[in-house]
Amino acid sequence: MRYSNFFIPTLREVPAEAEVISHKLMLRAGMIKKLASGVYNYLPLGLMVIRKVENIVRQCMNEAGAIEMLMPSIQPSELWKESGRWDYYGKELLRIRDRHDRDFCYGPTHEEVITDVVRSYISSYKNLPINLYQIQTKFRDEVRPRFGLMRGREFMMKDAYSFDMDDAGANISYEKMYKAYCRIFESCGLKYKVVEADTGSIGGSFSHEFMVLADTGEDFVISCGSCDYSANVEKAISVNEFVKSEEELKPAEDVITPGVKSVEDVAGFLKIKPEQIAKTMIVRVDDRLVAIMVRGDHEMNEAKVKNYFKATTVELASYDSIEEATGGPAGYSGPVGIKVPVYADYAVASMVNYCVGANLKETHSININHGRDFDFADVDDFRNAREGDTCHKCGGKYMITKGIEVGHIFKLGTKYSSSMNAMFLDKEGKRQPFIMGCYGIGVTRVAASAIEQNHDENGIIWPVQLAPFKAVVVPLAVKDEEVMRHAEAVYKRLSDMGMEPLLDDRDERAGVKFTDAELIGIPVRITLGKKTLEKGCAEVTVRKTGETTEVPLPDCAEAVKKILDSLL
RNA sequence: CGGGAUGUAGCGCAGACUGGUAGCGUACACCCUUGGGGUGGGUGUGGUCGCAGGUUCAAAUCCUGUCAUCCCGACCA
Repeated sequence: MRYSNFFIPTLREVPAEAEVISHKLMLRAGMIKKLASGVYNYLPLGLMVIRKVENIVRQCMNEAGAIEMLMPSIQPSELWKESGRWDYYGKELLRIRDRHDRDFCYGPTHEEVITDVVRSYISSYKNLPINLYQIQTKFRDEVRPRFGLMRGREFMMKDAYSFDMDDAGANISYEKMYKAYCRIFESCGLKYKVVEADTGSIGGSFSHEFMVLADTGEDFVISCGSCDYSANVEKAISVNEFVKSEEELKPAEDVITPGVKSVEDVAGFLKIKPEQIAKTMIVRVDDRLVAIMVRGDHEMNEAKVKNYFKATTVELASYDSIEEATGGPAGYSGPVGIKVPVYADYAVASMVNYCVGANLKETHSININHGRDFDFADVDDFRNAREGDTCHKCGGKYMITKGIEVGHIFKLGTKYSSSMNAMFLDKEGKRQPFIMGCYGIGVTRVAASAIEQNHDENGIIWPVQLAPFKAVVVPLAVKDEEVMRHAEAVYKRLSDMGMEPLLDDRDERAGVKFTDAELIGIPVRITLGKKTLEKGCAEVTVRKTGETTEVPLPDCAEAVKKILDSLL
């Protein structure tokens, strides 16, 4: 590709809208342009990178036996009503209406559609298993889109769906995808980690997330320093590692705490540690209220609460509900004398003489003890795991790192096949629902996360596998015929060798060309200037290291190839 | 949805408090200059000041409403 025939509108200044590095660099490198909040144009360079990701995904999926198809982005409401998600999915589902007043949505995911396809055509175990996938544009009306392609509303996703006749088969399908995903992220040249995940509202029995490790990640990954356990914060198991103190029980008393609500404030006001306070949160679990207690310095984990109660929704109660449950205002809730059952995290169960809200305005109670002042309905794991916690598998210590969720695989079971009556006949001639799995990869997010993981102050440093061009040929004097003749020759050789070169034939100063080449992140640069040409050489510069070597012209292409291979 | 902020040329910003009909940098076009890290100089093009009302002789500026965007939080297959 010749730069002068292409379209890479690089920006010298960063548009004010960008916050994270991948967003800034994608805008500056002329890869994307925002059209609306969370909705982007993919400019030529951006599209090239997305295609690279797509192709890697496609190849690995095909190798794993999945079959590509394409489903519509617009879906009729009927299917969603069948699965029950039309009411359940919420505002994230962008609903639209056609001229006949029929309800549709812009697909955020395609479980319903694929289930409809499969139930129409597959009615025998003889046609199973099958795994169908697509690479499609999705739309999720996120509450707060941000970070460019990292959390857009419209984005590209590869989604695959497997259908099996029994549980054992479904596990094999899942395993195949697990392995395919590992190959995909390795092939993209990314550092990633697989973690156990909560299945969330998509339902199902087990699930793994594929996280690209980067400091700007929005998700926290818990992993053990001693064994191979890793999980996201929602899922990571916190063991009961607390020993109850032998301390003598003191008489309870109330303390006036004017304007003091948060744990931090209470701790400061009473001159105690947050660990001596127990937070009491009133939570709405489906349509009833319960109280959940966690230690002052811990965080309640809603996913764990949800799973404990086998509930479909869990949310913090409204102020009205809190008053109803406790008789006191929000911010001063405590476990003593309230109308709802009290569930405690393990850590709370080991506490003695602790501080809680008194269910009275501006009042806390100290030296409270369960068993004497109130009773737990039950004790379990209700909090987020933290760095330094004991690993439930091996007794090692948890570490916490940040990651970007780029892939998620679920074993769905029969959630959709049952609700949508997708059945086949088994060997005995009995009707059975398909056992399903679903497997997603955020294609556009992979591109963004590659930048988060690979950049420096001058711009992007593409992993070779994702680079839109693998090498850029930079003649410094395009008006000099001699220089251009050599540049063209090198360009052609690289091109013939399949190295997807870019020829910067613009009549620009050296600085401009160098800056742009670095910004858009081409792995190798071949510079041709008069001085080095006199020696019959070109300069070959590695983007990642900045290392430059003079190479005789005839050896140029080989040298580039060697460097590219070494970067893989 | 709660809190905070911003909307002025493609991009980055000033002007607003104190009303008088819009400016700087960059980008873009042309001329000269320079030619291995965004060269220097000059001449230009480009703006319904987000939108709609209102106050006023006069509104980018004051008032009301509205829309959009961003940040923090809540939420999130």
